[in-house]
Amino acid sequence: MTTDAYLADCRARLAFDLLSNTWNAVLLWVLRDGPARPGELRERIGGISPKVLTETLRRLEFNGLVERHAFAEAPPRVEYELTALGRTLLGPIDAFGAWAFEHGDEVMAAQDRNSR
Amino acid sequence: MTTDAYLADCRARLAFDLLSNTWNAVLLWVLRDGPARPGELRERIGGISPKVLTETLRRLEFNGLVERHAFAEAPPRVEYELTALGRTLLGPIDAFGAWAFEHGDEVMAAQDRNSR
DNA sequence: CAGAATCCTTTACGATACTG
DNA sequence: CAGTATCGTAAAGGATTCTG
Repeated sequence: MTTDAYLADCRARLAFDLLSNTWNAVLLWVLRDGPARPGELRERIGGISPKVLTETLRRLEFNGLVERHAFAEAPPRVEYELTALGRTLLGPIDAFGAWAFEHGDEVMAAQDRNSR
Repeated sequence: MTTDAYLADCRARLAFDLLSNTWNAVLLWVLRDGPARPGELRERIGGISPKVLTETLRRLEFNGLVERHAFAEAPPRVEYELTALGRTLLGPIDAFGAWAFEHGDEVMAAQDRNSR
């Protein structure tokens, strides 16, 4: 597979787009252990506003990676869960996570070196 | 580019940040086959402006993923090359590319379904 | 509690022209 | 050819408030 062919394939562009924002991968990451409520997600992530959280979850839902479950209760309860398709993304995401665990300090060292 | 202690594992967050923009992953990808000149990169990618190309390469260099080699010639010649650290990122990127080939159509199907 | 509605700031990105 | 300088637009993200 040549570089050109890879880039020409719109599925590859699609894949890059899925990671090309701040929160998509993070959300998938924190949903890995099972369904969770928005408040819980906000707690786990920290620093994400309600608006952006909703936007991101809606985007993931639109792409078929996450499912939204609303329960008719009071107070309202909502849960988000990875779809089967979404779970298949955990593998590649783990690859990044493993890389970060192994090489993260090298990146930070480079940033440090280049800041002086 | 916040790598604060928001997430439990901040190195994972660092990895996500490295890919959370349009061109970082693409640039690393097109550099996988060896050193290349900016003009060549622009050709391979298509649709990236000179300004953004430079910005992205500088960012990758700052993070220690890419090295810049300038030759004292006329006309000027410059080559960019993955560092050893940068090459270690090709594995995870490949994992994601493979995922795209396997599941990309499912994502597009979901988008289609949710557009109606 | 979920999340919609506002308002605001930042920045990513693009187009173009210019310099060494 | 590499890279900078400007200008402009669009989108992302954040803070806050309000409502069912």
